[in-house]
Amino acid sequence: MIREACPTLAPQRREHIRLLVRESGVARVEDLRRELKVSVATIRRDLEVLEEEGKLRRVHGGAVSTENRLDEAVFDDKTNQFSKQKRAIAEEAYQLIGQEESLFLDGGSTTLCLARLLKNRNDLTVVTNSLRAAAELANSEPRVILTGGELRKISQTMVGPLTSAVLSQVRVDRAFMGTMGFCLKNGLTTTDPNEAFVKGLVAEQAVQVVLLADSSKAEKVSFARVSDWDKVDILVSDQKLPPIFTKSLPKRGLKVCVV
Amino acid sequence: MIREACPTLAPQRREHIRLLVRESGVARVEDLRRELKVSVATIRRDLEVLEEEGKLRRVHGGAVSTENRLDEAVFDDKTNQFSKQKRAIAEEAYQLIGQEESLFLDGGSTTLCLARLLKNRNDLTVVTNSLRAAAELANSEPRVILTGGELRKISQTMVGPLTSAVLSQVRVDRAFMGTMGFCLKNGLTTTDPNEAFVKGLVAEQAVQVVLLADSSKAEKVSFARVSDWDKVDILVSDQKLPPIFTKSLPKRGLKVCVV
DNA sequence: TTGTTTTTGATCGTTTTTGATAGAATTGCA
DNA sequence: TGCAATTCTATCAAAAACGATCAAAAACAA
Repeated sequence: MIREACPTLAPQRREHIRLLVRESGVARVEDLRRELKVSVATIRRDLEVLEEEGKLRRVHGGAVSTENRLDEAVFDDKTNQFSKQKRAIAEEAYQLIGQEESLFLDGGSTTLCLARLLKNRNDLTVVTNSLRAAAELANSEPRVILTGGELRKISQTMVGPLTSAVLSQVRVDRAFMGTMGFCLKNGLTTTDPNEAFVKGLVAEQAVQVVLLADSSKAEKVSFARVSDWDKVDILVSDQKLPPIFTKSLPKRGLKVCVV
Repeated sequence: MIREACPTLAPQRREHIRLLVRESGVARVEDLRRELKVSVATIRRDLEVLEEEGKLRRVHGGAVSTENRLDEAVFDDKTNQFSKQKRAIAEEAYQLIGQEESLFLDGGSTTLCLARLLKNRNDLTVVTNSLRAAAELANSEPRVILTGGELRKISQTMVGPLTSAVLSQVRVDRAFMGTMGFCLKNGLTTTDPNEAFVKGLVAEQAVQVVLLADSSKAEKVSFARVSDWDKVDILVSDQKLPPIFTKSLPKRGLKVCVV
């Protein structure tokens, strides 16, 4: 006989698992199997469902609770998706940073990758309008300055007149910017005008502007214009960047790095 | 046999290490190996991961803490410690809030409790200089405005001149404040002058100031003066509040709620 | 009943984690 | 400085855990 009668309904069993994980914070697959008297395959499937529902987080050997914890709960959506490319881009960008600099990080997952790389640098000042970047750096070495302003929930960034007011009070050596799309004709564009305005303001003020944008953003045009190419000094992208950019942009005075 | 069954999940073990390092400030690889009953190789790998996450810094022979822990203790601990009282206080404070109001929340675990209660209110505007409160509200209904400013790591709040600049641009109906200590003679005090300055500024500008402070703060005096009692309109505390406060403060025009 | 869908358990090849080992690097001490 | 002891990194192999797949059992519908 391959299958035994099932004593509990699946949703009931999953609820049981959820409670076990929440109570102790962790649960191992093997323990759950013994507790619930089902095969490990079933446990794994249940964990998969529960993770999909956000009830817990799977780890090798079992699962851990997701309740509480600010830093991990907030992230993990877009961040892991294209992380390889983005991380490579972030690492390349990191090389640009010198000693004792002041930096600006705007919102976006690539700049968030970069934030992670800055954690042990106690010589840097990081200005950001990204709540995620701030949370990432909240317990690390660099000095962190938040721009303030109204929180735009969808991007977890601060925008608006209050943001502008603070930005006018600071000066950064290097600004690392993301974008929703870029093309030769329209330059950098993004969905939200408020967001675009802040980005534009930073691009004006920073000594050097570094655009971090993987190739999926190439030739995309969005609603709100951020800035033209002449404000950008360096573009860091990946190898799939269309050749037209590597050819044209240097003629306009930009440096292009592909990783 | 090369490998034994793993009794604890990797993230659990790493959390254990993190706490050990944070408590004593340092930990040697050999000690951790004995405590956790795994090989030194595993300990080293864990330390590597934790360092990557910025939770600690590796040194020859072990690791040292990067998370600063002074008298203000680490936040998560505080959140759980007196959570019952604090939650009761927060719930009482919540009753004060009307429709369509603008509120200020400052740092501290009690105000964080209050933030949780506001999540489903789409008619409110919440101004805060607390990164944790902002993170708590980041994916919820209320409009959120961050003050900006330099991030004070230990309290996870924004302070300094940039914060003041933004605060001067907004007006709130009700400010909910925490404090490190309060007494009749010195009013409200806290450890950090920057923090105190921001609190004082808010207290000046808010239409109504509500102090959320459990009885453990009573008769405590800290270094930096926040404000005198005449700026405070309501004190919400618990039943263990010394009677002297319930007697004296109403004479000074304050309302005192004990829960 | 019969036919269909869903759920479960077993198997197998792959990935991840762990522990051991060896050579390089660092530290402490003379 | 030189030497010994300790600790680190890199690498490999064993064990455990994993995902994909398939077939049996159960639940369901007509």
